[in-house]
Amino acid sequence: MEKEDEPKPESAQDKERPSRRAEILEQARTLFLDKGYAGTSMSALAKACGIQKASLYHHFPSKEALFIACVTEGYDVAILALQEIQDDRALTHEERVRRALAEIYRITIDSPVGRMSPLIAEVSRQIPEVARAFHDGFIIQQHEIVNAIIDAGIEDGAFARQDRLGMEHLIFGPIVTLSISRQMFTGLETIETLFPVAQVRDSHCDLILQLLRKQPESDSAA
Amino acid sequence: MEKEDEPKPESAQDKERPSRRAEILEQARTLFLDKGYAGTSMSALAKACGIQKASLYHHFPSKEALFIACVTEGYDVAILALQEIQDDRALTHEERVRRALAEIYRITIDSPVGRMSPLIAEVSRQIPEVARAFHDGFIIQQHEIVNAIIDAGIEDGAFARQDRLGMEHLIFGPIVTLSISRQMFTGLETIETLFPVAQVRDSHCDLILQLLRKQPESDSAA
DNA sequence: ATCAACCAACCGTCCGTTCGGTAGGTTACT
DNA sequence: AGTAACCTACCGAACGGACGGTTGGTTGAT
Repeated sequence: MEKEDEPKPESAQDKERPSRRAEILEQARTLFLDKGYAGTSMSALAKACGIQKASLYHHFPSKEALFIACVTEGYDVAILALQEIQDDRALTHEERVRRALAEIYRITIDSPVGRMSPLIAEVSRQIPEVARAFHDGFIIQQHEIVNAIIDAGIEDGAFARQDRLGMEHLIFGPIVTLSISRQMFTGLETIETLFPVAQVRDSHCDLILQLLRKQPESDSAA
Repeated sequence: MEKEDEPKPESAQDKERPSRRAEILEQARTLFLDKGYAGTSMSALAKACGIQKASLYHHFPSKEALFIACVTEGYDVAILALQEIQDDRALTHEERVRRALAEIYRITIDSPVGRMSPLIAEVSRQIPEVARAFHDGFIIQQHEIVNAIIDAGIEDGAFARQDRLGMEHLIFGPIVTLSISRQMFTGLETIETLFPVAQVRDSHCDLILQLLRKQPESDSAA
């Protein structure tokens, strides 16, 4: 069903080969996200790739190594769009916050990388390095960009200063939870009314901006 | 279907017993939360209980049934304390919100029930009924109580009206995400500085109350 | 005598992994 | 040009062990 848009596989065969290893990683990501680590067998992965199980061990020394490759690659591409929003000088501070939030919603809910939290939680005790890689390569990258965006607004006098830790959790918490909820309740037919992405995102954004906007000299002075 | 297949109303002696069945459920909850569903074997569970594997099948017909019992029991006790806070007429609206938030933090982070989200996400495709039970018995129970507490404040003129969907996610999102993050990053030695419960909780509470408080006639006049 | 509770042993299946081998292309030395 | 060696990519078959689940039998309190 997944068809590479390459009509001729032998065009410059040694330069651009998307084949096998990348294909294995892609299929593995799908399966791991769907069934979990222990629930995904090498046999099922081999079948999904259309090759023999033993062939997997030509590309990866073990199931654990394959999994680590799965969850430690691809973070940077998810971060790039966020950085572009951060660096876009044409935006107002409020608009930059809105764009950044929308991008984080997109990353967390639509991309495999964002949906990995339950998976990493599952294996974090067995393979602690994946938690470290996920945290350093993905979590703090996002947090730093959001903090920088807010700090720039504060320095320009557009935003009020709020507690940083609380704001981080107020921004990322609802997004992560919405993503996980949508995975938990995929079976429920009412999922789109219970957990509608666009509606939650817009409302979330409005409330965050309420907190960031400077209140018109109400009680800030003692 | 399994139900009361006990023709004798003899319920006098099974009131207070250490009850293997309860012990099995407790051990199973610990193992499932730690290793996931597929990662927990009936052998390992039997060993944790100090009994033979076959004995498990005396109490539960299958691994799946045992798991369902694990994740569909015990919600009500977690809800009770919340209801008491809701019904406590001696509290101010703000204080009631603070108490309720603190209780949700406690439930979600300290009790097994609250930490089940990744586990249920793992099996939601295989066993959809656990997702339904978790949602109906736990999620919406909490949401309804919180909404009722806020609505009471609005009716009394103590709180401003905010978008309900957004406020729900703003309240529960950070708590669920904090709980999952603390599970993901248990291995990291910096977890208490990265994800400190009390500090996040207090800051979260302050920000929520900022949104709920009526602003002093700034632009609320419609 | 009954019967819930428990146990030892086992079943067939699937697990992750390994081994030996095949096909085809590239290189290296005559 | 011939050919032997080597390399990557893959496959068929099998390994030992662990899996979920079953059986038949043994307790021990009632």
